[in-house]
Amino acid sequence: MATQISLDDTFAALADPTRRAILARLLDGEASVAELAQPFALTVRAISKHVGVLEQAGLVTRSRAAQKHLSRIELKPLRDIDRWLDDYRKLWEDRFDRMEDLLRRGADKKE
Amino acid sequence: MATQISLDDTFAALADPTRRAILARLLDGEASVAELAQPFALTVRAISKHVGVLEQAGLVTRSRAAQKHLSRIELKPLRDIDRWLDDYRKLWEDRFDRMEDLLRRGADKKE
DNA sequence: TAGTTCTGGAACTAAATGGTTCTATAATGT
DNA sequence: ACATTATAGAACCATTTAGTTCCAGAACTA
Repeated sequence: MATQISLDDTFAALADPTRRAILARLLDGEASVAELAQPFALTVRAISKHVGVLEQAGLVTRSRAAQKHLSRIELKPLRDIDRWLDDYRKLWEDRFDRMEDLLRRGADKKE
Repeated sequence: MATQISLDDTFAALADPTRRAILARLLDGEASVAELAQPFALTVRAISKHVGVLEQAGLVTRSRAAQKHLSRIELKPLRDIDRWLDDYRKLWEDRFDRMEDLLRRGADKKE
């Protein structure tokens, strides 16, 4: 029954670059907190808290295999955001907007 | 030149239900702060601040026509989120995941 | 049994957030 | 010139957030 996650929580969880990086890392498969912490200049505890936030937002589930609690990415909240975007997507899929998009892609090569 | 908006700011701006409601409202066209404030049990000033946050996140631009500063929705940051989702979308577009999706849609009739 | 590893709880801090009220300013209507 | 309307700035407050450090417990390893 998944306790119904709010868009509020999902968006808030994604508003942090560390958490987005963790999520990206989890695309490569499950990982322990220690493993997730490795690339960052942060305490393991800090990462543990970030994973906690992701878990609260339903973006991650954990299975404790021995003392290594493995984190796994969950897609449902992301699909919810995708669906939320639908109303706006309609607008930018207009022919007119598409031209603007092409122009901007050209101009935004940086980043 | 639009000062390059970060995903951080965009996600943070969208993490508030009031701000998402304002954005949805702006799908129907431009509006003044006073107009935007009307549906909410909040001070006009509070709404003004919310619009400020949306503006900072590049989701809204304003044109001051007389004393009515009209807010207008901007789609670019939303398209950026859409593109950010691409990596994850790949996963849930797998045949296997699609089955799970159908099951969940059935189970999530509530909300 | 004793030591090591992995993680979460508790307590703390600094900064950001969402809200308020009150005031100032700028443009419009009379 | 004066009152009205629409908005932003400033100051303030309570709550949340992201981080730290230190400690405790659970599970392997020897």
